[in-house]
Amino acid sequence: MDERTETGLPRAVAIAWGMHEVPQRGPNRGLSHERIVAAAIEIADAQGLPAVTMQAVAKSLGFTTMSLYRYVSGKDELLRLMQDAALAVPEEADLPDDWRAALRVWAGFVREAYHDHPWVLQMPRGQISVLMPNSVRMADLGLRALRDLPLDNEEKIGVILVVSQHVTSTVELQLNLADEGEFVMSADGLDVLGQVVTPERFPDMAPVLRAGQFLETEDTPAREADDVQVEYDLGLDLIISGLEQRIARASAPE
Amino acid sequence: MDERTETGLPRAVAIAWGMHEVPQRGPNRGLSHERIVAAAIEIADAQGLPAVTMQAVAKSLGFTTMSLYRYVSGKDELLRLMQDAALAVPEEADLPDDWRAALRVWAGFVREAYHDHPWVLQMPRGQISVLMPNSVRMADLGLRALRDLPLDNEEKIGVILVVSQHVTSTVELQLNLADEGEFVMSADGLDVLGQVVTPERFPDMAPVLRAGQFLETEDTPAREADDVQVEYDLGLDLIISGLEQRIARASAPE
DNA sequence: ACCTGAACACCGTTCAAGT
DNA sequence: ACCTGAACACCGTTCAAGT
Repeated sequence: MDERTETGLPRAVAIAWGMHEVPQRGPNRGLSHERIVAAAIEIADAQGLPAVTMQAVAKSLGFTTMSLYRYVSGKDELLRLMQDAALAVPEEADLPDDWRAALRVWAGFVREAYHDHPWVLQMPRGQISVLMPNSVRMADLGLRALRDLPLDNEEKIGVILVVSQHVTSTVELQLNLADEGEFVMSADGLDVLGQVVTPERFPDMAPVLRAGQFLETEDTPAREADDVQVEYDLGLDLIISGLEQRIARASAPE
Repeated sequence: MDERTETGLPRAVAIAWGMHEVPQRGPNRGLSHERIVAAAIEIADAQGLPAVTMQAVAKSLGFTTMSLYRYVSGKDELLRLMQDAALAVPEEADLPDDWRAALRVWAGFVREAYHDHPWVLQMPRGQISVLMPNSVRMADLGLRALRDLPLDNEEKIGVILVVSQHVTSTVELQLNLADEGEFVMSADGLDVLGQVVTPERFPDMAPVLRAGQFLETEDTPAREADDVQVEYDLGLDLIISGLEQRIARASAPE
């Protein structure tokens, strides 16, 4: 489905790595992949993903819409490039020696990246390529955190995958809550909701909703955004302690 | 940003619960929220998310595009309804008594749902409302699996969140691999990639890539789709064993 | 009350033409 | 080689009009 270069690499991958030959002879009026992607990210940061149109990007650069097509095969490719560029990670990052601490620091990098560019969460993630530069960088750093653990590579990849997805889901939840927290539900609303979310149909969830854990009503205060921190820590704790167990078992079998 | 009913509930929530008064007097030519959403889902299943346009949905139902707007405030709302409807879960599902087994069964439900409707993964998830019917149902079932554990509700919510996100990330990975597996990378391609993904810059990731763990080349066989099963199990194992630890610690403190 | 037809603004993309 | 202008197909949405 995707455009590919002669090497078999997806075009976006080649571009992101700077491997796409830009002839560099002739008029070159100053447009480039980097500038286009940067402009697009700036728009997304400021006005959200829907504001990123080919026309808006071109205009912000002072060029016509069509000039972009010399650098980018289409909007999909631009989005792909934005997605990876947004997930920048400090290339020369130091990680603590203890793998638990290192994994937490790494998780923090991931969190920060999504936090800086929340619109990435709104993009189709079905297309994230494991071959894009920042994905590779992130993965490399994650593997480094786990370097001394007695796990094979596949397991390590699995771990950093689990961790990174946990982080993104937490950021996502945070944004959701901030979003839904924008409206205050009236007593009416809570009532109406209570009529469908009954303890009979939802014995376990009804009490939670009724407790207003997730809802801002006229009576209960808003759930603090920092509350998500609890879930963030919980997930990380579970994974790390699960990992400790696994290692203990492996090094002292039976 | 969202449209709300007088009760303060988002419109999509009210509709999904069937709480939106459909006057039901007069000509009623047979259109309904349910039919519209079902038609849209059918299109997404068959032709992918981009094929879901207001015109395509209307046409497949034999109505004009504009007729949809009597039921749905716009495309966003339709997408929201599709998203929730796609995550259907057996309402009368039985869960094993053992919480570990129950959690695994529950994870399987989530997995199945995404597997049946992979396009949900391509939708902005920043908008998933915790108030939508199937979200509530899923959460209820998840909480039921954990019912007997000595955790408070917030922790339990955290756990099912972590688990469900792990599952979706696994399905996502599976789809990514299937996608990237569509192209065979030439020896050239691997070479070119090797020039940027060097052991110097990516000491931990370069060997993994070189091992071709994620890539189908002319030499190495494709990574089996079922291979993702390893990551699926790993994550679930980690979480469950982390949970066991936490419980053991809680019931026998110090 | 429910649906239609015409119309509008906007967006992604093409193609041939300019310098 | 790099960019532009005109044009096209398509999409979401509005509004007034039909039954």
